[in-house]
Amino acid sequence: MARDKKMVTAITSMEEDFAQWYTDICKKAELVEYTSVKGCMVIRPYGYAIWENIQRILDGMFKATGHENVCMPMFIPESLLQKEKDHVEGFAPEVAWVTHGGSEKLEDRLCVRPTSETLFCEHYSNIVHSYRDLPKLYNQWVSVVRWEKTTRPFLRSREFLWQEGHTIHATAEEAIIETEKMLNVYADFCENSLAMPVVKGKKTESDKFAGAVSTYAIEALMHDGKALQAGTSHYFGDGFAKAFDIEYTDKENKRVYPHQTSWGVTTRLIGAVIMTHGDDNGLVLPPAIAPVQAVIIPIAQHKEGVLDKANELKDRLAAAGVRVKLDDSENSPGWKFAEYEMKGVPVRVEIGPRDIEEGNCIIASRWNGEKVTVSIDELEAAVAKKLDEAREGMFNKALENREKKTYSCTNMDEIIEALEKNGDGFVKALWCGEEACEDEVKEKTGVGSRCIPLVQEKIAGTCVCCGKPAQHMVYWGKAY
RNA sequence: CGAGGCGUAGCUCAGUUUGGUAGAGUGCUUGGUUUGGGACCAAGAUGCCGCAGGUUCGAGUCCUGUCGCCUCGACCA
Repeated sequence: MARDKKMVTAITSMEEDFAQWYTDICKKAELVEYTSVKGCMVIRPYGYAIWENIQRILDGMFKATGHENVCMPMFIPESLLQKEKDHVEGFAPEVAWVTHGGSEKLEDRLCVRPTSETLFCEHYSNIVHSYRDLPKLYNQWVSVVRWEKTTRPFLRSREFLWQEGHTIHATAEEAIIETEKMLNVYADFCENSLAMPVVKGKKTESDKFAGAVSTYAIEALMHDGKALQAGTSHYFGDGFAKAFDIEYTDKENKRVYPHQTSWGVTTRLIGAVIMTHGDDNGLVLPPAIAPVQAVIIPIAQHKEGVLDKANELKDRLAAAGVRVKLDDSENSPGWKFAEYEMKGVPVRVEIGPRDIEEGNCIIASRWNGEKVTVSIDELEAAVAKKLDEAREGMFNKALENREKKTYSCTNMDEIIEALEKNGDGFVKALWCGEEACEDEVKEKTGVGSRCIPLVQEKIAGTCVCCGKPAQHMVYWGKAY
């Protein structure tokens, strides 16, 4: 039975103010707390548990594709950062510097890593000598610092947690395969574990990572119609190798440059989950990353046998591999319902005297609000079924929202009209490949190029802006 | 970094116009009654009024500066 009444007044509604709604969820679901340093937030236990689940699943996927974890230092000497021209130009505006060690001024000041390409390159130049040393498939889970001007929890903070994969290969072909493989790993993770549909694509020249030959990204559409880059994978060619003097001897005894990649996802994924699945009652978590997958709420818990039965249900679900919590606090059942809805717990199990007498319990699903009565005997199977349904239902709901907000357009007026009429969303339109047109589209319609999707569609034959023959179909949108 | 808004109890906010004993709701603590959608009664604790200067007999209130947060732009994972 779907609820038609809004039970929680504690957060701002999505329609009223989406940005405020987002901030409210971050605070009220106890994901983050602000600190005295702008853009640096405390990720609280509940928020961090989500990140740990993301980490665990992704790390397994990285290991399964042959990667090893390493850990680089957090400081980069300025002289090292300077070695690759595009790279330093891209990141210089947003790096934080360490200028003093104790009371002494540093000769070569140290940048707090905004990303670690340069450190990996320096390291590779020391350990890669022969084709037998290749490939190196490395990853690290660390935090990085980028001195952003505008900050928001998870979406853009000055320090954020991420993983950065850095690989080095004998050939360009091998590196390109790696770049695409990791993009697919990210897309699979988002769709299967986060229940979040993504568009896989390539960034335009102007939108590439600083120093990359090509940048791939997965783009997701949030509930308010704005696009969010959820992950990136870069192919570097041999540019970094040349800048950092990484050479190896190949089978023909020739000195050649290896080819590199890097790829990353961040705690921004948590922001993506909030804005993809959340509703006016709070967070809605996909079961795979939910710290608590099922919460048991005893009703009239002071009555004989209720808590014993609730504990029994908890033990059975835990034994079945469900992350389960029993809330036997003194709060009223209604308070608990609202609390765990705010926190996005996928499944709620209600157990009270009436149920015990009948041999039943009630299972409520967070994502669609449905309540069903099931026999206690079938508890494990019923909960497992509801968790499966949640992933699938959430994915389909998000996909439906994205399709509803995706507009195919053949000229500028159509773009403006579609956005005005239907609100923000993805615009699919053809592009000639000229940066001038890319800029003009953004200036005139407000949407920038998000990516050139790997799966191309024939919409028209000419550029949406200049009318010349088109090269690519592009997804455009307003970005977070 | 530009434009606007806001900083007072854990939270949401009133009080600032016109300077004169620091307020409400909610939450918290204790006791009791309740318990199938944010329960009720009673008693209690809680404040460098963002920070630093200044004006004044006296500043939450006026002046200057500064820091932070939110919104909208530009830049970005």
